[in-house]
Amino acid sequence: MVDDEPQIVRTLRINLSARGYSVLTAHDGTTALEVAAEGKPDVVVLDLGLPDVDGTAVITGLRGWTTVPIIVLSARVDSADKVQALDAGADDYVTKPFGMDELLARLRAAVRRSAVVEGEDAVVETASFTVDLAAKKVRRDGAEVHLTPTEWGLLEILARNRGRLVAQKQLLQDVWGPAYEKETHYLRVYLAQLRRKLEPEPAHPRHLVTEPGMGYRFEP
Amino acid sequence: MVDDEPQIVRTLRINLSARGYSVLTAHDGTTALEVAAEGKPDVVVLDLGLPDVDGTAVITGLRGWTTVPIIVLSARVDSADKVQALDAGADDYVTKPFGMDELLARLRAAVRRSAVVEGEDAVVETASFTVDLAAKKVRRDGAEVHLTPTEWGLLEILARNRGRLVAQKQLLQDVWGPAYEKETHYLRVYLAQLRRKLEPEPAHPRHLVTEPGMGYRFEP
DNA sequence: GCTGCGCGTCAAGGGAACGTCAGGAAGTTC
DNA sequence: GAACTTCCTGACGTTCCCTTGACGCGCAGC
Repeated sequence: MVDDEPQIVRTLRINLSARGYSVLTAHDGTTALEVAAEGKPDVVVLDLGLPDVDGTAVITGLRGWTTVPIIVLSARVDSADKVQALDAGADDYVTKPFGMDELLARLRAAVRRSAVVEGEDAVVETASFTVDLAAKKVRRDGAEVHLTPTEWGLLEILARNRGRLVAQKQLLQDVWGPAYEKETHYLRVYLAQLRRKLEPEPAHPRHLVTEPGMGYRFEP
Repeated sequence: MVDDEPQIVRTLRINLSARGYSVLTAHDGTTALEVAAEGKPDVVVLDLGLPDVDGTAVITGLRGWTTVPIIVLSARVDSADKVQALDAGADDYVTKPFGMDELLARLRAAVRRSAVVEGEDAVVETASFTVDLAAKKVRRDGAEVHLTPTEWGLLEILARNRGRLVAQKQLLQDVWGPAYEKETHYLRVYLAQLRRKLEPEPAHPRHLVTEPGMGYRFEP
């Protein structure tokens, strides 16, 4: 929730919290980008009139690394503003003043849409183990396998991109953060641990495959 | 495009056609569902005020079998209508009268969103092998072919420019870097390797074609 | 015919990337 | 504060890939 007017932030926070959303707030564009990168929100509500940077710049900044739904709030009724924001990558545009129930409906629509994308096959199965993305659990031969947070983070990204090659850089950025994109040694250590826990023959991995020089691939 | 007012349908048809969209129209809810089932549109623009059935019923009917983006048009400004339509499964709600450029921007936003979901099968096929650009995978006779990073880099550029001639200089710059634009020997070595892995008769390439003195061409 | 040029093919060496093991630091739990 | 977990780091052996050179072929120009 990004807005520079405290009372709007407050009203929205109350309404959204009451409905079970957990809300992160920012009052300008710079902190908005930081908070978003930190908190990985499921949906962004963004006021265009921010004190520091232009609202569309925030949209562009977000779109650089995420496809999270962005709902723009704005007092400007000029359609050129709408076009600009939508083409920058916003998903929806609501003009102030707005009804709370309308905003909530648009929020539900935005979340529902992205849930379709993510919610496909929350359970990934292989010949020797299963990964339950929603429950964050891994089973092998019926028994549950315990993974550390880092191990799970790695496995989750690979499982969500099953079949596709995931670049080392992306794995490092998503699990450890942007500053660690060169620490490929971490990947080797943790991939070895995952293989030891999950693969029938850790020395000859069938599901957690290395593509030398490029990255790793999860083969179901 | 579903609307019972002929002039709106006409205006939209002209505007959309001029921008390269192909437009299917219906003037009531029943035919709308038929036309949609028949024509499998990429996005639906739906007026709520239809002569036969309620607009939300059309949304529900569509949502039974498709996740196609639905943009609702309506003269009703009452926010209860918006909430109802959005919760029924609509993706966006535009109030009449609306600016054409705004609607077009919302259309682009809707199409862009769904393109992200579908766009995961960027696959280039030839008679003897297939290249999956997104997964970075190459298959030949059903079996997966392993490529090294350099081989893949080369093939990717050629596949993305399939049918077009790609200059040696461009290949060398894109794969090896600007300093290597004279190392044409690299190209010969790696093209030979790709042909050996992918072509039925490596000595007589059909898909990875040399244009002597100029460059190479990927022929699907 | 001979020579130079561009292209294709093959193989080998060196270096980069990878897998593995183990130990220590930091934080958690009881 | 002891036991435990988790993460990071270093060392070493192995695997894989890029580069490079040598050679053959076809073609055009001298």
